Amino acid sequence: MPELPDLEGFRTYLAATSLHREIVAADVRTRWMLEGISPKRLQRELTGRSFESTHRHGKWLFVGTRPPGNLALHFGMTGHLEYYKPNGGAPEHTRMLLDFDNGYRLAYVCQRKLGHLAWVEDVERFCEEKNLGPDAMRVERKRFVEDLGGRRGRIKAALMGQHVVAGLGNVWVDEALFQTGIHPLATPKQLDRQTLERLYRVMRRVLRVAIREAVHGGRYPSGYIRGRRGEGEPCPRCDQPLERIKINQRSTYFCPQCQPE
DNA sequence: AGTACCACCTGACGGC
DNA sequence: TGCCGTCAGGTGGTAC
Repeated sequence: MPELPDLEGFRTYLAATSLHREIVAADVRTRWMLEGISPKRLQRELTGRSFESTHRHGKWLFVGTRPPGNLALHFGMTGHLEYYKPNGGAPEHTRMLLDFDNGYRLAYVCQRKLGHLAWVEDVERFCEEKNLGPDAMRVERKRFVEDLGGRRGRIKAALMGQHVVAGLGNVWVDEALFQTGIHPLATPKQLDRQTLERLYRVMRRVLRVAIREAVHGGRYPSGYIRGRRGEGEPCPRCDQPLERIKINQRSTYFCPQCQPE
């Protein structure tokens, strides 16, 4: 379930493996995961170029090229990258395959075709058109508190949408709310400024921890509910059974004791 | 400006 | 064995 931390993992992975090498062949094997470009044209754009830089905004990864351009990758729910020395076929569910001039390959794998690929000239404009808010790790506290405070719906729905901040998904919204002690059905209006500021700090701390895990491997702190997504699992803080409800059709786990309404 | 519901897609799992 | 419903969950469209 790629959310912001996983994307940060993909970004560093690509940066560590695939920069400054000419792309000698591009094989785009899907048509309708592409946004505004045909497979043929994307292949033509990529072939002969090299990746030079990486940038992440929310759950989008942008790879800057020479000559200038950007490959934009979204990973849906099941996407990832695989860099490898070919000795036969490509990984199962490979949707795009790039051959570099050193004999290595980069595969964009996406089992459920919920990801997207695009060719982007202007990254900032692309994010604006998608209505993406500031990245959750770069948003300023003031803006976060004000934008979130102005929402009328449930706080979980507001954080799940990518408009207030971009990058949070189902799992890390639940974690941030749990660690802050906020009930997922609460409305931002019910929360005072201090609580929203606390949520801001906790969200960033949680994401930092998750990024460390996604990039370097490691474990989540034992106090996290991340690994306990199951109804009735004990709360890591108070041992009460966790509850599951649906918010915007999404399974939401929380502790009724630690996150009172 | 919200929410509900549906769709995209694939695979795992439980019930019968 | 196999058929069926449900779930996983990011995103976008439509109807209310």
